[in-house]
Amino acid sequence: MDNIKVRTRFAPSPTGFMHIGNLRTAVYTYIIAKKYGGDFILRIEDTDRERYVEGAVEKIYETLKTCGLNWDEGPDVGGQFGPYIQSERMEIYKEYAEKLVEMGKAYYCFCTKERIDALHKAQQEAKLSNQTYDRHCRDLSEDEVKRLLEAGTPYVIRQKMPVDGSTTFNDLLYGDITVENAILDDQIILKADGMPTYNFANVIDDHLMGITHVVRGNEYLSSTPKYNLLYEAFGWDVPQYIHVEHIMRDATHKLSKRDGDAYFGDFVDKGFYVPAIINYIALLGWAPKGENEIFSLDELTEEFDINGISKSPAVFDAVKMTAINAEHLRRLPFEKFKEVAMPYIKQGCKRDDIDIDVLLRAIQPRTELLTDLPEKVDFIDQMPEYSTELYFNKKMKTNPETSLEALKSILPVLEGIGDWNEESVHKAVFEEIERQGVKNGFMLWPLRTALSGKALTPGGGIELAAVLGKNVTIERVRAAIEKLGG
RNA sequence: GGCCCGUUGGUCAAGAGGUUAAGACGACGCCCUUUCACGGCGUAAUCAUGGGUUCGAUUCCCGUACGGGUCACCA
Repeated sequence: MDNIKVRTRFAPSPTGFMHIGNLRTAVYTYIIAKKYGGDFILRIEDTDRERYVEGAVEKIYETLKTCGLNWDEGPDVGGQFGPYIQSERMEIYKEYAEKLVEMGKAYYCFCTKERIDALHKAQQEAKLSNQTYDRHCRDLSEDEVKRLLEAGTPYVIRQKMPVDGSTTFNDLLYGDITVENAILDDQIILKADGMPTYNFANVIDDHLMGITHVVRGNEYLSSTPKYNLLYEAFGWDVPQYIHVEHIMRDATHKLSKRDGDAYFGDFVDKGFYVPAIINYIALLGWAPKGENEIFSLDELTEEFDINGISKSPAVFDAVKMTAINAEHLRRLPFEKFKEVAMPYIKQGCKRDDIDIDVLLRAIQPRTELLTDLPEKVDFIDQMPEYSTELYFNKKMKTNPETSLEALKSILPVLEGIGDWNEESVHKAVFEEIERQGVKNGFMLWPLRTALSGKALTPGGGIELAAVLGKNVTIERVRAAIEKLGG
């Protein structure tokens, strides 16, 4: 990272929605580039026609954008190493695959799929420890290859693995990892349909695009030696690898789509605020140096340290994520919270003659999920049915009888307030509390109940009165007095 | 099964030979309070296991157990 510019890439396949584990990889990838003043590249790996999902590419763009993971080069913004969509780079892969054949590091294989399937089946039945391709075509004569090619026989190109020795690669987190070459399969690099396999296209593109740091899921750890052999065959520099562990549902299962909370969109739907989602998933598998855990993407970039990435899988915890979400919401500047919360508040409250700012201020510290909002404010439009049991409060020493008394005494006070706002209501009510020599709660518990009909409300009696306005407040206090038999 | 990787409280985790083994979420308790919440204070709870190495191992080495990954014309 000293002199060369860091270049990282996020290379998703357009096969559906954005998995949260995938998104976390994108976050780390983005952060590592930005942390060192480098570039973050987006590349679409669509070499699998079978699994291609219509609209998935757009979904990738959309998700990355809403998360603030802006790419410096990519399919839509361009860049000097394009195209950034693999299906548009077909000739490149073919050319390099053939070059590898010429160099004697790869070979044409004419085995039919049926033969390979039968081979695998036999190997499985024989319980062979090493179930790799039997290298049937590895030593075909040049003439034979030429003849089959000219006859138009379908073929794939396979990488020629060394038969002995070992290969060592370095991962920034795991250190050196060595494997015996004997266990390495002569993997296919160019498929019969002319498309490159992931492993091959990846190496070619990462090299051609000048990628310096490859950040990817742990599932690639085992195939990394093959990558390195490819780089070596071409005489290219190997990038720095950073393999990150999976996010788990529990100790033994990965987070999967069956859990209903594996995709980015699931969390947005559940009322999570996007920066909080990013914050939480970044914390799953990475720990900051200090004690603060609440970060924006920029702060995360500032704080990030590759060495802090965990080597063991992390179990996803929705409870903690919710706490992080609540904290993000609480820390939002008032205007920003208003912007974020209003759509949800409007779902539960259509009324527009209320003091919305008082409501927002009261509700902001009490909001864990944005989707909690509609239910929290639904009493504003209409008083819910409620039981007079709500007037009982042990600590405040209130009950329906004392509440009736309290409400009767406060009604004329409320009626006498001219300029209705939080401050004036507060002043008037507290003057009455003082005059009567009662506890605050003696008066305020009943008022809050009379105005909301709920056990849990966004704010106390004074705040609710301020939010609802004079007319509604008085109307509701009168209705409560009546309900209590007054 | 072969190979690779991992294992600190319920969860995320710090710690890198000598620590009272951080912190956060959660739980529980107390305080504050105009309910709930917020905020404040506090309590309980962790080094998978057996052997080494060492004056001393959570920390280093080996084995075991457990878990994960991988062995595709998927990425």
